[in-house]
Amino acid sequence: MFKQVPSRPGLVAGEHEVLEFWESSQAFDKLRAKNEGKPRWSFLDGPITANGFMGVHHAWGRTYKDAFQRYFAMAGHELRWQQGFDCQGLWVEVQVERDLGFKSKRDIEEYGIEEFIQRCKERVWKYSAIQTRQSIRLGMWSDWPNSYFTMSDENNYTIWSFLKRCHERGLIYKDLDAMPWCPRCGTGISEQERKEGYKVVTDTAVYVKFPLRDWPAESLLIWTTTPWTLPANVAAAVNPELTYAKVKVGNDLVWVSKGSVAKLGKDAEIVSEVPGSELVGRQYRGPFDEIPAAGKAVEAHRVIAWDEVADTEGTGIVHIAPGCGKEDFDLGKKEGLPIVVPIDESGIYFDGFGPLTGRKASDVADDVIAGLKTKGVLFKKERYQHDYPHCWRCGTALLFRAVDEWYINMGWRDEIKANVRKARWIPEYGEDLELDWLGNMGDWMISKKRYWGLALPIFTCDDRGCGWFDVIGGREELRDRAIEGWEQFEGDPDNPNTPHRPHVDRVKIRCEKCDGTASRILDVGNPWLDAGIVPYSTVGYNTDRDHWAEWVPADFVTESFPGQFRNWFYALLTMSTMMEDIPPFKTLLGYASVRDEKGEEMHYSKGNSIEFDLAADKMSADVMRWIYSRHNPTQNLNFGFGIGEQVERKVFGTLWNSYLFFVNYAILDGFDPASAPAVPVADRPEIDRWILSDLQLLVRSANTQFRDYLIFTFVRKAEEFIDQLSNWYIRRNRQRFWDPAGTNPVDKAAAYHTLYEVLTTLTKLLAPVVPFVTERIYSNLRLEGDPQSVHLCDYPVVDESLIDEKLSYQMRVVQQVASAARSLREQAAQRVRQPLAELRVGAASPRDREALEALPALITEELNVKALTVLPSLGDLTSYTVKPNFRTLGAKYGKQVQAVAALVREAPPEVAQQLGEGAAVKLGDYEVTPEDVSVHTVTAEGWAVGSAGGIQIALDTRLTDELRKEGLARDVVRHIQQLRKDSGLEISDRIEVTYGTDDAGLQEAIETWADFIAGEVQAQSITHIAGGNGLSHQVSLSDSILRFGIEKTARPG
RNA sequence: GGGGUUAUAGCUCAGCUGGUUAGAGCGCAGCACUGAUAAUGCUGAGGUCCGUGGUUCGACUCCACGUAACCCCA
Repeated sequence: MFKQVPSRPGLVAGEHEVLEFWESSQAFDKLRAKNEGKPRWSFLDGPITANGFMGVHHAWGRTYKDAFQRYFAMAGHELRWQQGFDCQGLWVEVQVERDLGFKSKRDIEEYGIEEFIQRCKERVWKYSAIQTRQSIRLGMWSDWPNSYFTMSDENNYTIWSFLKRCHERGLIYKDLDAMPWCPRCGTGISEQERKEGYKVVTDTAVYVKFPLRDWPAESLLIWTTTPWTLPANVAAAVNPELTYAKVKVGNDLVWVSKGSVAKLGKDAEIVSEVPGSELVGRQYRGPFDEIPAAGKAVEAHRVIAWDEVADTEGTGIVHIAPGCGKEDFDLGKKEGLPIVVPIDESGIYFDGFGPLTGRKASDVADDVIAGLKTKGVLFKKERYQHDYPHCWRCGTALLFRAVDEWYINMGWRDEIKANVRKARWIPEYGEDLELDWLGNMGDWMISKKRYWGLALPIFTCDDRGCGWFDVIGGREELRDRAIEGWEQFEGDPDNPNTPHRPHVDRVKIRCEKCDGTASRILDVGNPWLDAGIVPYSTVGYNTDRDHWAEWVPADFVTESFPGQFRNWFYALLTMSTMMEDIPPFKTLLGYASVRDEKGEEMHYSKGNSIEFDLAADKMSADVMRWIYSRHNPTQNLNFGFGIGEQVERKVFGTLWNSYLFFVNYAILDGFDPASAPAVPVADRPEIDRWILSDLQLLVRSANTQFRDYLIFTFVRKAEEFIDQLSNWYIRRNRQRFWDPAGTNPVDKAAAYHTLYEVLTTLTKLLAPVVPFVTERIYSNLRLEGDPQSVHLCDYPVVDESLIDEKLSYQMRVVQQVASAARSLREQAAQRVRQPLAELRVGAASPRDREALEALPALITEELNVKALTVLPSLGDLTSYTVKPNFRTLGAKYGKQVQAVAALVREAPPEVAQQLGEGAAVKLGDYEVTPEDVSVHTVTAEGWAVGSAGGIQIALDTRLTDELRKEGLARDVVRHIQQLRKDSGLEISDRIEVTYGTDDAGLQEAIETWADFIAGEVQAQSITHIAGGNGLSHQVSLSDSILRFGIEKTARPG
């Protein structure tokens, strides 16, 4: 019938077996076939960046993705089962450059863009394959051969159509942007990269005079550490809140902030003071106004207000060159200043910069300073040490440059916001975060001067003066409008080139303004465009609109919160709003970050990150999945092997042992669920109906929470259930399964059926969360005719008729009393093996009395007491004090509750006695029932007295001779059992026992209880040998010594 | 400066729609139970539930203000 089960779960090895089983049985394909044509449930996968191995943080989201997909599949839905890979972008380029040992864009150009793109594609293929293998290892089911790649033609062309729609609404434009720039690599540096490359360096800082136009004797004094930017100066900024001083130093009259005066030397003398706001608007002459490139800047030179200007560094007057700094650029934009861009990609001055033209910006500092001196505007110079950003790759000092970039005007953000509000965000504050981002963000910069990415379909007239540009919406349009280069782009028509650089760059179209030739801008696209289009590109928007409409908006997406509000979520919402003005998803579940076990961020450099493969091989995928699933997604998750061991022990060990117990005894007993006599649930004992009722509550919770997309409460309830199953249901029912004499076959069948039902249902309930271990348990428990895999079963649906809230309540009461009584034993120093005469319970509430009377055996057996007496009160054993129960009183009396409560507290002893014994009383004008109070007790002689949840319990601690003997007999049993176990005997082995002792009392106890002992330890004989010399084992029992030994006998025929 | 999240035991976290006696796990100390269990149970120590005010008969829970930490934007 059932196969023998190893005593330890061996999770990792078991998972590999299950993977082979899924493969060989084609279980996934069968699941798809089973659900074809059923109601659709649409999941949209956020693409994983195919640029490395998976980390354990990826496994969190992928656990959710898989668990929800599996749930909805088991619950009878058709799914798309498609996962995706994010392929294009600088992150891939950087790795490929590293592999090839490249240091700059020039290295790439020399290597050849076509080859370089090919290397990027190969890297994506390599890592998407690795990530697929790793995802399968995690237990993910998906249509892997049909995974989507954002570098696909379809994806890229669908983005083109999005961009064209933007352009048709006039939203695409070009503008300058200032960014940190590495002149050696010839590339812009992102903010993130910039943070990595700071170095302390010493530069020459200069104080430069900017003579005021209307007061030529006076100058603004500015200070800068980058003299090379002075030829690009446009304005000077002061803080309108600060006080500025006109200072006489030698022959000079200069303006500085009051806090800077000390820097000008000892003979500096303040002539007058004005607030910074009064300087705003004054015009000045710049130090390089004579060069042609200064152009419009000359007329624009004036003082502007900027509240970021500080008194502590420099002179409190800041030289502003919008072409050479990020802040300067933004400020210039705000003030409408002209922009002077002095240097090219390699940091070399453009034409129009006089003697500087053609020279490297990094080399000219001394010459610029010399020039200033000649012109008489150099006030002083000094060496200055500061933290300055350098290229993180090659270490070159960064410059700032204004470059042409392409943007989408986001003035239509309110349309996107409306779609944000149509979706459900979990947690709810996600909606506010997204709306906040949409409200604050600037226009979307979509261009990047790189190679591996979306070829932006923007074509500009080759005649720079013309200014015409257009956006191409797809491959066909490009073919139709191409005037040259189409053939080179297409390449082999049977195996055409992908729309990437460099091939696509060869296509030219006609300028519709000047009839000239227009070329594609060489920029590639922002990678979030790639990921944002997937609800359109992967679901056949361009090829089968009806199919698309069946799957979009997706029912569900889930990704990590940090960052995605301005990345994937933003791109999805923006693009979907532009395409069809719909939200791309109905529900979004966001989750926080994975931390290490101590709560610190994981970093490779810190050595505390954990690779996915290692975690899977060490703690098993199921344990990982459980850790993720039981966690509140809004909280950061502390992940590590210690937590894994805990979960493995507590959850998987306990579940496995329950399963092991069932199988062991079912094999021993020959129990077959299919042929064993059926026992209607109504005819089964309370404890069976209780566990079945709790099981149904768990079924209800599972379905509710999976459909609500928040499963951690369900998973925690499952933990609780597993604990109750093992440590209460099975523990309290062991003897029902072990009944070799066959005294009560119906009761035994009821127990087996119940445990079987619980295990099979629980297995299905947990299958979406932990697909491996459930598959193993199921495969052994399944019957002829059951589906081959647990994942092909229907998800359990709650059977409300089996839910018995009253029974649940009763069991809670029993467990509470049992727990409190164990505590009394502890206080009375009476170990459980020692039987006691009586447990007396005083429960004022009829409900509680009923509970205890319904389930007395659970208490007497669990606590090893001969009798349980249930009374309304403990009578003489106790005196009462009563306390108000606000929950019931508050409901009954509302505002008067405090008055009633006071009366309860002050109730005289006889009234407390009445309440304690279960009678309702009248206090003042108020009726008070026993339910309205909690009763507390005081102890009595010979009894240990305590309480649990308003129930009084008293344990008779007086030992009689009989009880002592029985206790000793139990001790003997325990020791023999331990020896059996240590000797490696099977449960069913028979033994012969010999013993000896000098203690007449002990011998008498053993003789009195010989039958009992023999039955418990499977002994065929118990023989006394006087003194017991020569017996192998010796233990001390109470005050005497017991020697004993056992011998295995031949198995009975 | 704007927005968001969090604040509960030594650590990590639960705590549903308000009920006066706030829980779990880990860790520490002691004890018990065990022929499914490398499991488990009991006991002990450990809390002004961040602060202040308000609503309420009653606030860890709801509201307002504040403090601190983290995140996003500027």
